[in-house]
Amino acid sequence: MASKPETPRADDEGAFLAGYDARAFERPSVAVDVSLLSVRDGRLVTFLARRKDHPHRGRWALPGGFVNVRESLNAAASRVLAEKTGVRPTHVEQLFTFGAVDRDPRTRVISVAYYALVDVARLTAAAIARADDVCVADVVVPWAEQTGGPIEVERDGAPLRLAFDHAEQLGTAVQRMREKLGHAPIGHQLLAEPFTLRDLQDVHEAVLDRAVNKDSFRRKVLASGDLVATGDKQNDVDHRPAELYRFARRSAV
Amino acid sequence: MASKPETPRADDEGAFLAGYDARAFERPSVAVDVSLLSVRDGRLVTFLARRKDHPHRGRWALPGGFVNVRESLNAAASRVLAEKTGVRPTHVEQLFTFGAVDRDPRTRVISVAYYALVDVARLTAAAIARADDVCVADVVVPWAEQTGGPIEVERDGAPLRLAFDHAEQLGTAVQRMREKLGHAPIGHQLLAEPFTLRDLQDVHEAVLDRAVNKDSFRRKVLASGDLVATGDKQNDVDHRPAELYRFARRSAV
DNA sequence: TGAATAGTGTCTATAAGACAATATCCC
DNA sequence: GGGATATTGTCTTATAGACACTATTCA
Repeated sequence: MASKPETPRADDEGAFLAGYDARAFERPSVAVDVSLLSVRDGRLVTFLARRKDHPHRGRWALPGGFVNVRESLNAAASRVLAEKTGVRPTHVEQLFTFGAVDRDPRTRVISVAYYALVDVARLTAAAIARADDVCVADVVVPWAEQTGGPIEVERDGAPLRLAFDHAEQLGTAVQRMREKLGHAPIGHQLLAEPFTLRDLQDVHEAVLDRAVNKDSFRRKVLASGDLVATGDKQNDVDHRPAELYRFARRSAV
Repeated sequence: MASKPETPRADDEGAFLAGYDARAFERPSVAVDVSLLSVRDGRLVTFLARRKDHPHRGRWALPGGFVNVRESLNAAASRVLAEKTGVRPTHVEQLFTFGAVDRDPRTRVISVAYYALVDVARLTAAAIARADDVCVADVVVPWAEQTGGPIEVERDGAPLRLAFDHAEQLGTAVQRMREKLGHAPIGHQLLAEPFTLRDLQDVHEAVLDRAVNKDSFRRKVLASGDLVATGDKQNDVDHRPAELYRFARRSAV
């Protein structure tokens, strides 16, 4: 029990809490890091910022920051994302907590990894609005299906060095996305509405990094009830225009 | 590309780290809590200890403890489990991190939830060896399939009050187990070897809380290659004895 | 009209579930 | 032999994939 605080005894809980010394023990810092992902031109992309400070100065990092003592983890993730990217995605989800002792050379930092999904127009707009050493990098997944492991990032075909364990964090995010797409065939928040079934299929193929059967995909996604047809069709295409869809706002059943 | 320093900073990373003050910010405590689960008489069970100290004195809690600054999260989970239960399961896996601001009335405590699976003989032996206010409680899941949410625990049919957010943590553990069993039809470490296909099916039904198709289950599990027949058969049963199996030790491919 | 992609109908292969028939133990 | 459960084989049904065919737009 090396690290367990020795608790003062008191007869009732109120007195106990009044006498509790929250500063008695050395404790780690807790941070959140967010993998903000989208799909651009059939490829997964993510938002990165170049580090201006030590440690890992000059490397590329996920949007991240320390958790305030009076703020929940989810709130910290949303705050950090808003501060560093200006984007407020509808879906921000906790992934995994990285706690290797030496993952940050400054001091012990435990990082709660999150991922967030956004359509590519909002992602690129966010990056353009902050020209200051941020980029939307291509995600290169060096493993198939659900294997897992660190991923790599590139800009214009040139590899970028990631800071800390952010390659592992992005790998976990991609793995989670693939799991989710396998279960529920929906391109969670990666598409701007309205979209065609082909757009949705392209997103799935980009995330899964493999071809999906068109007929089966259409059947599944239409049968799922997750999409509603708008009645409108594409225009400005030089072929038969496709039906446009939106995600169904499902009432809480 | 090089950014302009806005504040004085050391030129090299070594000097920066030497001057870093790890105590500059108020920070949360970090704990691990482990849902140690097994199956007894067709029902999920978990190991609980009655709290002797405030807060939540008298309520039942998962084995848990604070993370040492020089120990990884996984190491903390294994250590806590060994200290509080004496059990060293082969599979201990991180689940989710609970970070509500008020989840612990003492101070801000962020808890990294783990789950561990063990066969019921080892679990009950561990509980008997520590008669001191520990128990193996029945897990009652008030939701179906993958719905999720807090679960309840009972001893001899009487409900037990859980401390902190441990009902939610156990709920997350059950949800994860159901996901895993759906993918890979294997009773991860919940059975002592050797076992029959019926034993394995009973474990699945206990975890999933629904009947599974016997024929289909046999086909899937035998085709998976995860089991090897021992060549032995049950004895001491008053019917045709079943083949005994072990889990295949798969070579790392 | 032709190029291109959207959308439909149907066949086949595979997996899951139902169920009957047989096997093997203890009593 | 009778009771009980294991194990095997076959049939039916649901689903995914393959593929041919029709539809609709613009150039």
